[in-house]
Amino acid sequence: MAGRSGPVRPSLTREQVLAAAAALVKQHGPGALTMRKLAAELGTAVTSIYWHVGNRESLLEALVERTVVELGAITPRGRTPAARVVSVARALRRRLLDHPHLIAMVHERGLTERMFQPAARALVDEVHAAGLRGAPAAEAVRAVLFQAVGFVLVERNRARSPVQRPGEQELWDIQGAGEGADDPALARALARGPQPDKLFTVSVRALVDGLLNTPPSTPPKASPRTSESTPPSAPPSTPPSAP
Amino acid sequence: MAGRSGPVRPSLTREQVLAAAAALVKQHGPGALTMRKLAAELGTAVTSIYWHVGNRESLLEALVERTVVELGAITPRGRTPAARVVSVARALRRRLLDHPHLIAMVHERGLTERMFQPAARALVDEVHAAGLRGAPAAEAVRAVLFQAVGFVLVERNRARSPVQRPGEQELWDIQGAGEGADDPALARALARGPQPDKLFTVSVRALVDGLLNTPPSTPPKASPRTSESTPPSAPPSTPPSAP
DNA sequence: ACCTGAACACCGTTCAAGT
DNA sequence: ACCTGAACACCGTTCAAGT
Repeated sequence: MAGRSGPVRPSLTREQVLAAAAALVKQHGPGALTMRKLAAELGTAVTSIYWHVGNRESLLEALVERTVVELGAITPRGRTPAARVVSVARALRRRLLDHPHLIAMVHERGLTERMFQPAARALVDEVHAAGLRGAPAAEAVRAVLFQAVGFVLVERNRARSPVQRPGEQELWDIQGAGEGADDPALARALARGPQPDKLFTVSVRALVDGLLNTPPSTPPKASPRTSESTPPSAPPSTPPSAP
Repeated sequence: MAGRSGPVRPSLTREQVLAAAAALVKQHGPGALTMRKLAAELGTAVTSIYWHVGNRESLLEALVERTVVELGAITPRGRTPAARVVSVARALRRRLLDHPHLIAMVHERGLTERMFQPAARALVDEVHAAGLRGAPAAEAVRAVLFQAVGFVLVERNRARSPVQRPGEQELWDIQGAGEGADDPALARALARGPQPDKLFTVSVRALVDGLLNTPPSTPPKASPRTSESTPPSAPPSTPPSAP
């Protein structure tokens, strides 16, 4: 009936397979993606899927790759380089938290570095603006990346199993009764569990301060010059491209 | 022959099962631990194992718990509180790196917090010595813990897949050719890949400096009360036991 | 109290065969 | 070029039955 003059509907597309798989993963995590369920969902034989995507692992890889691309670039916000670095870290965290399964999948496949890319580009500019160059600059960039991604990994992990085993409560009560008993406010704060948003911001801020204020083994005073292009520790070669 | 007057050898012990399982995991990771292989290794029927340990998941849980306990306490080293905090972080990282599979297993089971415990206890003392109290102190402790564990997670992940997908090399070459082209040393450093040991130390040091020097939004001079036990940034309370 | 084999309900993947 | 069912080699787990 409906126009049979050509291969109008190729029946099953690689696109369709990816879409259906993405839906399954989004709902119940990658563990729930089984080739047989996927086939059922699509109304085809299991083996058809293999023709389109090779096998389960490359299917998952394709999904990860696609999602990573979707995350897109990161544009820093704020006035000082330090503030802008912090904003990049926070944006990165936001993106990762928005795709709860993605981070585990990327992690399991060793693609963490791949996911760094957009943020890394942004960070390079900022540490430059802060006056760092060369290897120390690279170190600062990586320190922030490791910090942000590592934090989210720990954070996500915590969220995954809300019931802590020995009961965080008790653990810190015991602690409170021991040598550190003179600081009940601390014991309470630890027992309450972390406030990830705040903790993240505080951590990154502290790290960035430490990194930018201390060009390894040189005086900490960053000079207040702040012409628009290259303020503090007077980088030698900030030449060409226009502001 | 050898004394048969009692249940000398109960044939199969929970201990034996755990030991054999631990061996399998140690060699090829938790993925390699299959109930059937384990049974073969032990020379028993698969179902006997179930009698002793319940099922695969609780078997793994027991393994994790046991290993976490083995890790033991952490004793800070160094003169200033900052240095001692850094030493705790480094000790924690060492332990985690020594049990490469453990960290993934703990992570997957949401027991990260559990693993924090020994290091956390040590850190509480140190931030106290640095003059922090209450909630900010708790925040500092957690910031360091998240930093250390997160770092190792990222680091381990990287080690697991030495071949990076888009080729870190190329990625940073392109970057080098773009806007950041004026800093070839940085491009080279990034393309070379991180030196985890150094990066970790630098990161933690920066974080700790940032945390201990800046009690969030209050004048940096700590020690309002602190009676005899806590002057600001001198290590005061090196407590009871011998020097 | 401890061990067993058989059986169930799942997997991912391959292959020869269809159109 | 695309789809198919049958089959293989694995899983974890349960159960009724042995001693």
